[in-house]
Amino acid sequence: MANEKKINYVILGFLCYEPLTGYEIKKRIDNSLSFFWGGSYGSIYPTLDTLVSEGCVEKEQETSGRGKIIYSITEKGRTLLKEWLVRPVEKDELRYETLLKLFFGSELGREGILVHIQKFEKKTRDALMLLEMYAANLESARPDEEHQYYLLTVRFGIETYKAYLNWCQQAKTVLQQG
Amino acid sequence: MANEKKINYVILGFLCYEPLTGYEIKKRIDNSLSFFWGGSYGSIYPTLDTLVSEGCVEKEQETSGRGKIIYSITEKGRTLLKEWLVRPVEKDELRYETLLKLFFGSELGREGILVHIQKFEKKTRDALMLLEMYAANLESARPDEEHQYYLLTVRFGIETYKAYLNWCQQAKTVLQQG
DNA sequence: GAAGTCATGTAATTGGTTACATGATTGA
DNA sequence: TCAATCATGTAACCAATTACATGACTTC
Repeated sequence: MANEKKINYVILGFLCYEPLTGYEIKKRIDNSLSFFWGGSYGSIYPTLDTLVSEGCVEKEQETSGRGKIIYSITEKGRTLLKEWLVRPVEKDELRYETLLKLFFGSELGREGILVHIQKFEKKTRDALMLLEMYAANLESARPDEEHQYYLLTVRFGIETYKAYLNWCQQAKTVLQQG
Repeated sequence: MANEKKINYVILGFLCYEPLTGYEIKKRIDNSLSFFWGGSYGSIYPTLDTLVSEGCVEKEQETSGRGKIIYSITEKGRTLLKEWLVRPVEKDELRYETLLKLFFGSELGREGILVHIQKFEKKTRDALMLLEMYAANLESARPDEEHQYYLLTVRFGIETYKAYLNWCQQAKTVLQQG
């Protein structure tokens, strides 16, 4: 109960803005949620089926072209989403293998740990650059409500990644001076 | 393959320092890893069995008292741990439901989002205070290698949580001024 | 003697990924 | 024509949690 599946709400959330295919939903997730949430076809398509059977989503197949299946949200779906949105957050979870390896660092030694930190630093730097691009784009676009919330999540990522980089510097100094 | 189970290594990691019971391993996880890793009895006990049958860990039952089962690491176990430690990190993952709700904030509205942010802020502040206590303790203790790595993970948490709090301020300002 | 912690475990469930299979459309 | 992308799905697998069951020891 405490760990209700969330992919439902991700789907409903995106369908709130516009009708989409399963494929497009996956892209939306990858593009705008990926640094704090995920979702695979193996969870998206079956969930779309369930949502249809529950009357939260409607499907319509294009007669022309590729015959894409386009899903749109119903009133019931919208209500379900809102009910979830007002409920308190159940879990915010960080699972960093880098930290796990670092924690047991005395078994690996300085050199090895430094390698992990350098990779982490690079990964973070790349991710930060991407988010900064997103932020710039969102800021230059005409500000509407949707974008405002999107931008806030992006800023969260930016602040967090900057803190990571800052920490990387500290950690490298500590490890190098012994 | 990409997603090998990690609880093995968590257990081996703690057993590297000293022999422990399953119950104690759980406590170690809760006390020192909880902000970036988890583990339940339902995964610890069965994994201990497998590790024993693979010869990575040895069990010994106390004859006196409660008859606790004390596990200790073998050479094979130590080797396995080291092999994992040198391998590159596979996944660092952040899953923040708070950000998910925020992202779909236009469906909930400012007020509701502010509630989530305030709760997030409080939770973060509490966690930060705890980590700062840990850091103070670790710093005042005689510095050895193990503690150095432990301290680095704690500092990571501290930097990160400070960034979160900083972001909370920004976000509240943005939302309140409209 | 009651509450709390120490201590070990199992069964059921589950949310989710990975890998595979298939094929249409588009653009170089 | 060939590669890339668009597009939909399924089957197998899996790590892990939750909830439950049991009972001994300690401390007030």
